[in-house]
Amino acid sequence: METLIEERLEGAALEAWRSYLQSHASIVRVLDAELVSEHGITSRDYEVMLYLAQAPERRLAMSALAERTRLTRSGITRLVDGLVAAGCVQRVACPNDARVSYARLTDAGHDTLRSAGCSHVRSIQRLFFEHFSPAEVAALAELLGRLPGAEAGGQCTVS
Amino acid sequence: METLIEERLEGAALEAWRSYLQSHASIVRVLDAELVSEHGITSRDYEVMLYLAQAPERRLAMSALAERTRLTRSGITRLVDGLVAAGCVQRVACPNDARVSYARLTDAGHDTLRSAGCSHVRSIQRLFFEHFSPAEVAALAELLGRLPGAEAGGQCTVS
DNA sequence: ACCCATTGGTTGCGTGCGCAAGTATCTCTC
DNA sequence: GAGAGATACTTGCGCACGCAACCAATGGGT
Repeated sequence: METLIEERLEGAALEAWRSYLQSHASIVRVLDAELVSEHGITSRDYEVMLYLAQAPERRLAMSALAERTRLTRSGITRLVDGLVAAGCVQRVACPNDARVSYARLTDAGHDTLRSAGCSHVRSIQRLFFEHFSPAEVAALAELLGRLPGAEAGGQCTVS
Repeated sequence: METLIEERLEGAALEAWRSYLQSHASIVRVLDAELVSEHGITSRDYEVMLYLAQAPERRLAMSALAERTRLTRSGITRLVDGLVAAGCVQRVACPNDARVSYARLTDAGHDTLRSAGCSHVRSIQRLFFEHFSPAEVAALAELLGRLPGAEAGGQCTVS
């Protein structure tokens, strides 16, 4: 034994990787707890509604949502089910292709998003951005942007 | 609507945050799939066994594991249950305090860890480190280390 | 016109894990 | 030395989500 495999990762590297994993777990847990207790939505719900709010006509196909959120198709099917039940989203059939169904943000959903967003953004500031200068944020954006899954567009292949 | 709340996050900031979230989701999913298919363990299993391997006498109290992994106590109880069933870990009572029970890495567990570690570390290199120079890794370690939950020790409590 | 490969979406099933409650043990105080 | 409260762990329950299987629609090739 002696040489445990992790020793191939030098000190700084291991620290970077560990901080990456652990900070993510901690921050996401706190954000989620806050959203749930204060607005009754999960951070996934919030994320989906935000993507919808930014999309043209406030609607996106299910697959497009899956790509952006990194959930599977079945995952967003059920997530959107919940948002529909809550009245935040409605499903709209696509006239050109009967296979696709859009999720469209309702006005009620948009209101929910705005009211939740205020405290949510403040929490993200407190948990994440507050620890960095503007220049450091820019550096982080550049570095993290190189990682797989972080491609700027997020949409891709809308064909 | 006009000013959607997210617009308070400037461009670079939003990019940093989005890349942080999305890269994590993508990388973890890939790592997990590889570990499961090639070695039959999850990345959580791996993480726990690694902490045990690095601990004195290859054992840690359940609570200590919970802190390091950012799982709840009930989470590691069941995770360790699985590792015990797989023969990778055994529970050891603490002689000084009958409340605590240690999880101790068995020789079999250590073997599993080593064989999985080889390909796992390579995957982490490929998915994470390969995208950065050594100096950039050091910078990342420093920046990410400031985030809540990333304290070197492993204990935190973001509350 | 038909077949077949591809794509979009939903459903069945299993699992991981958090929360809250329960149990056992320790420690402090009177 | 008898509670009262803290601490370590486990258990009951429920939900979120991935995987695989499935159906429906589309589109290209012959």
